Amino acid sequence: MNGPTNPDMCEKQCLHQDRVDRVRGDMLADVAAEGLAEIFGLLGDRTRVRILHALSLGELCVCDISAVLGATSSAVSHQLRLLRTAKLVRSRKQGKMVFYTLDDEHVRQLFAQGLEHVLERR
Amino acid sequence: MNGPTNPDMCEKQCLHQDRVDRVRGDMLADVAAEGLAEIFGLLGDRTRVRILHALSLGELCVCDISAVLGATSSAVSHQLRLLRTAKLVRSRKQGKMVFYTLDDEHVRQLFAQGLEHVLERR
DNA sequence: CATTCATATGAATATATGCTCACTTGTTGA
DNA sequence: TCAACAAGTGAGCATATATTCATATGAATG
Repeated sequence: MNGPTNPDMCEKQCLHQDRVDRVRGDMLADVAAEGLAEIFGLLGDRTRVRILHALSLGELCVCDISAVLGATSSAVSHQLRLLRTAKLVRSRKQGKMVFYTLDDEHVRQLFAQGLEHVLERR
Repeated sequence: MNGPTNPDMCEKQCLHQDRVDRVRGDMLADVAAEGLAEIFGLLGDRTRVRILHALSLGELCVCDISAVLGATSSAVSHQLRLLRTAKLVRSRKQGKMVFYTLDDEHVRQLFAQGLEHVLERR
C-alpha cells in the first residue's frame, strides 16, 4: 500500500547515495550478520560467560559447574544445552555424570579480546 | 557461602571439591563477567551487528544507516543510543544531521575474530 | 515567524529469554 | 528389582529487549 517509501526512512534529502551504495555493496551477507549476532548473543549472558570461563580452566561436570556458579543444576543444564548446540562446549559421559569442556578455540580468543576491552575502557 | 542446601545443586556425591575450589579461586570477578556479558550482548543483535559493520566501512549519518539496513530511522536511533552509551560509536553533529563512526578498535578485532568463527564452523 | 526535515525519545506492544518447578531418563549399586 | 542420584527437559512465569507509533527537539530555509 505504502510502497517502498517510508516516512520514517528519510528518503528526502540527507541520503548520501554514493556512500550508501558503496556500503551496501560491502555489507555482510545476511547469514554472516545472523551468525555473528548468534555467537555474540551466546556470549552475552552473565551465566554463560561464567560457565565458559569456568570450563576454560578445566573439565567440569554439571554438578561442579553448579557449585562454582552457585546456580541450580537445572539452570546450568539449560544453558549448557545452548552452548552444546552451538558447539562451543563438548560433553563426555562417564557413569551418571557428564563432563564438559570448551570445544572452540575462538571462544578463548574472543574472551581475551573482550576482557581487554572491559579492562581498558575508562 | 551457599546458604541453605538446594536439592537441585547435587551436593551429595558428584562434587569434585578440589577442582571446584581451584576453579572458584580463578573465576572472573563479578564485574568482569558482567562487563563481558554486556559488551557481547551489545554485539549479539542482528541490527546492531549490521550497524557496526556499516560504520566499520566509513562514517554515516542516521539516515544513511537506515537506508543501508532498510530499517526505520527511529529503530536505528534507538540502537545507536545503546552503542553510544557503551562508547562503541561516536557521533558528530553537522547541521541537522548526525554522523556516526566506530569508536572502539576492539570492536573491529572482535568482529574479525567472530567472523572467523562463523566461517570456520563446520 | 512558519515550515520542513533529521534525529531523538517515551510509551506501548510483541517477542525473546532465563529461571524455577516438576518430572523424566539413564546409570550405579544395594 | 529397586532406590538414589546426576543430568536433561517441558511448561509456566517474570523480566528484558527490539520495534513501532506518536511526538519532541533543534537546525536550516523560505
